[in-house]
Amino acid sequence: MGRKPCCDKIGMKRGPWTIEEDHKLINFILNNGIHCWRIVPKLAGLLRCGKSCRLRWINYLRPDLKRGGFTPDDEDRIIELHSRLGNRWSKIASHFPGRTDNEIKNHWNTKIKRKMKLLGLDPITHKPIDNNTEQTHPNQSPDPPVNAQATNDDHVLLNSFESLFEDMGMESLFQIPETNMSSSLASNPSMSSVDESNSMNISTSESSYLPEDSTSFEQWNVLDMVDPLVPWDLFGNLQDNSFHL
DNA sequence: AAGTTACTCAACCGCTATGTA
DNA sequence: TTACATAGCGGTTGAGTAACT
Repeated sequence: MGRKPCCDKIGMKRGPWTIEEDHKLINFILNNGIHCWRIVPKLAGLLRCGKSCRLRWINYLRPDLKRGGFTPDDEDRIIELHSRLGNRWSKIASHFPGRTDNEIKNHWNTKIKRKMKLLGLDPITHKPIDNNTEQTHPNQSPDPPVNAQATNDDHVLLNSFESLFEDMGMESLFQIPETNMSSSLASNPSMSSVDESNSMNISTSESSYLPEDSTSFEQWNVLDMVDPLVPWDLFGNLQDNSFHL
């Protein structure tokens, strides 16, 4: 009995992730899937704790992530879901394929909350605030529309991913036309069991947000095509001897 | 151009739920 | 049954950047 703690803080790197770290994590997960976050940083050669790796993958590196702003329809839906579910961001995020709970939470706190206040609505109760000073013109929108913006960061990251795949000799995989992330996950039990609420199912219609002129993230279905370099089964024997922290 | 303020969002912290020895 | 590890969640922070003076 008695497992080792997930990580200690000594010697662990913190703060923003570098491209190199992203490459290591992506490379490792593409080849091995996700089985146990605790040992991911060790095997991937990262000075991060497993928790940090998990967060980075889920919130930023996951191939099915939908980037860019929320549409007014999305915002309406978030408000409606929030009125029913409260601050259960993961539940709300499960209604938005490709969106993370963190992303929705941030959007709520920075945009929607403010809009609701300007419209005289209490963001907690969703009921009108009895305060005329907070009323504003219904058509007034404090924030410019930000939907469907593909950021430069996306392209920078995408380019770096392409470089990585080229380094791995996988550039030809970018030409695979069929996209079905769910099938790729079905073939990889360790991936499909990671987080059902953040299902990595992605349909072609759902991927329509992707810029036409770039290599889209949906081509990450290479997950299905990569031969594992190191099967997870092999890690089981190593765990007790090699991963004490 | 420089300084200040406001805003965004990635990342961290701490907690709970669940699984396991 | 108990104690502990791990995954996941929600709240919060702070670095980076945009907007403003």
